[in-house]
Amino acid sequence: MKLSHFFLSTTKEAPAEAEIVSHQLMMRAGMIKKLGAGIYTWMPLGVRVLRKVENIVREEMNAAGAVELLMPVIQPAELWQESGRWDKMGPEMMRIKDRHDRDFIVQPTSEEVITDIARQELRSWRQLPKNFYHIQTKFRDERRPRFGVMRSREFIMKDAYSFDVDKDGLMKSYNVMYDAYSKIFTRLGLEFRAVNADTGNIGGFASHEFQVLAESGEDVIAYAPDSDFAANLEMAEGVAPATPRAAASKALELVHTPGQKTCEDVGTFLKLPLEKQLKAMMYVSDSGFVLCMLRADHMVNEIKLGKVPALANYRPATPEEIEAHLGVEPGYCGPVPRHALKGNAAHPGQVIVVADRTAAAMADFVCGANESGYHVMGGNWGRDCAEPDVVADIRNVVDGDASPDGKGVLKLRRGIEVGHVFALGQAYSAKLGAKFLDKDQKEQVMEMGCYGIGITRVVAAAIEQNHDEKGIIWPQAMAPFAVVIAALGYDRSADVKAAADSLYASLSAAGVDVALDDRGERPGVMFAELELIGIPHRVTIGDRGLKEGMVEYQARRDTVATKVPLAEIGAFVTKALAS
RNA sequence: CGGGGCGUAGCGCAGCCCGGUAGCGCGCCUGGUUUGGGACCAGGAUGUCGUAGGUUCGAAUCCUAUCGCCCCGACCA
Repeated sequence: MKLSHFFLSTTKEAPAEAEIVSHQLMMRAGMIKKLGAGIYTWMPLGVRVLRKVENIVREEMNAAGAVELLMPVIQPAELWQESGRWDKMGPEMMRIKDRHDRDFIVQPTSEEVITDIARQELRSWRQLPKNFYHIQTKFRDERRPRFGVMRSREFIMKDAYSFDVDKDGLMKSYNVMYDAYSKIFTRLGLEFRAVNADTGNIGGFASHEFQVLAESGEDVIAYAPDSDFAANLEMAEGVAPATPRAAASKALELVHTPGQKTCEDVGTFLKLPLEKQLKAMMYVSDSGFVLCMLRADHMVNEIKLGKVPALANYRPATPEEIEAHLGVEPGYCGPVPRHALKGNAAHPGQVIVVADRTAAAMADFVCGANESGYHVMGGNWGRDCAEPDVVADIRNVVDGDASPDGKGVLKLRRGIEVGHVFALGQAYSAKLGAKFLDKDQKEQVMEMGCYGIGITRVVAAAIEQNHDEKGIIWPQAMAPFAVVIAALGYDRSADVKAAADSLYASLSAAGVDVALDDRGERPGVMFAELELIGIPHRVTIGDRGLKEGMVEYQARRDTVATKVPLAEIGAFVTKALAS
């Protein structure tokens, strides 16, 4: 591609609305243009990157035995009513009407349509397993689109759907997709982790998210550098401390802490670290009033809470409920009953005490005294209050926690979810009646899996992970051009033109994805633009070097250029591309 | 959908408080000089000040409504 025939439009400044670096750089590089909130035009430069990603995804999906088709963006409401999602989906799903006033949706995903195809086309066990996929535009009317194409309303997704005769088959299909995803993100040159994810409310029984590691990511993942353990924050188990609870060594003591309502306040006031304090969280669940105790520096995890039987259908307690059950305002709550201190009555109402594993292993702790303006010091489970009714993992893991697999400690990093594999089971196939006849001529419901990759998001995630102060640094596999020839003075030097044209012709003939910058721009402008748009390999040809028969090669990450004889540059570039 | 903020030239912004002929930088156009790190000189074009009402002799500026966009907030590729 000659850049004089291409279309580049870069800017020095990013629009004020672009918050994160990938959005800023994509706007500055002229890859995308905003048309509305969460709606973007992909400009020529951006489309080249998009196609590179798509092609790699397509190749690996095909290699994994999936079959490509293309389902419509606009889908009739009936199918979605049949699956129940017409009512379930809420305003995130875009609904439209045609001229006959019939209801349609703009697809946010395609389980319904593919299951409809499966129930019509797949009638026999002999046709299974099957995996269909497409790469298609999606629309999700996000509550808050942001970060450019990272979280846009319209986006491009590769979604695949597998159909199997039984759960064993499904897990085989699932693992094939898991492996294919690993290959895809490896080929794309991204640093990523496959993390165990919550299967949530859809039902399913296995789920992994593929997270590109980047500081700006919206997800937090926990992983063990010493093993292959990696999980979403809500799935990473907070294991019990390795050492058992220490014996009580201090007497229970009531301390006056007027106005010290937060753990931070109390810690400062008593000159004690947060690790010595218990904090209380009050909830009301189907079981009644629940007092949850955590070490003060830990954060409660709401998804884990919901999995504790005593907290079924929980909600935060109101100040009135707290007063009624503990006889004290929030800020001074704890598990130690008042009678242990002052001979008062025990908790007036039934209270279930749920302690986090770490909290349950603490001794000589500080906590609220259930008396306004007072805390206790030297509190001990079993001695000053009952042992917790329930000990459970209810907190977010933190950096340095022991890994649940027993191998080393956890580290936390932020990630961008670019892919998700999900063993669905029969959730859709049962509802829509996707059945087949098995070997014994019995009708069976198919086992489904679904597998998504956010193609447009991958592009943004790659930039988040690969950039510097000058601009984007594309992994070679997804660069808009693999190599660019920067011809200095192409418009006025016959020597430069001849050398550049010749190299361009030979690289093109060799199948290299090469761009020739023949625009005759001033060198400063040219270099700045080529670095901004992130071409990974650059050959600079100028009169100065040609006099000595030399040109220069510089990889995007190199700090200095390498002089290469003109006669050898073709081979040099080919070698650089291969390494 | 709650809370906060912003709409002025293609982009980044000033002007608004205190009504009185709409400005700056980048970009764009013309000519010239330049040409290995976003050039310089000279000249030039570009706005119904988001939209609709209202107040006023007069509104970018004050008032009302409305639309759009951005940021913070309970899991989405």
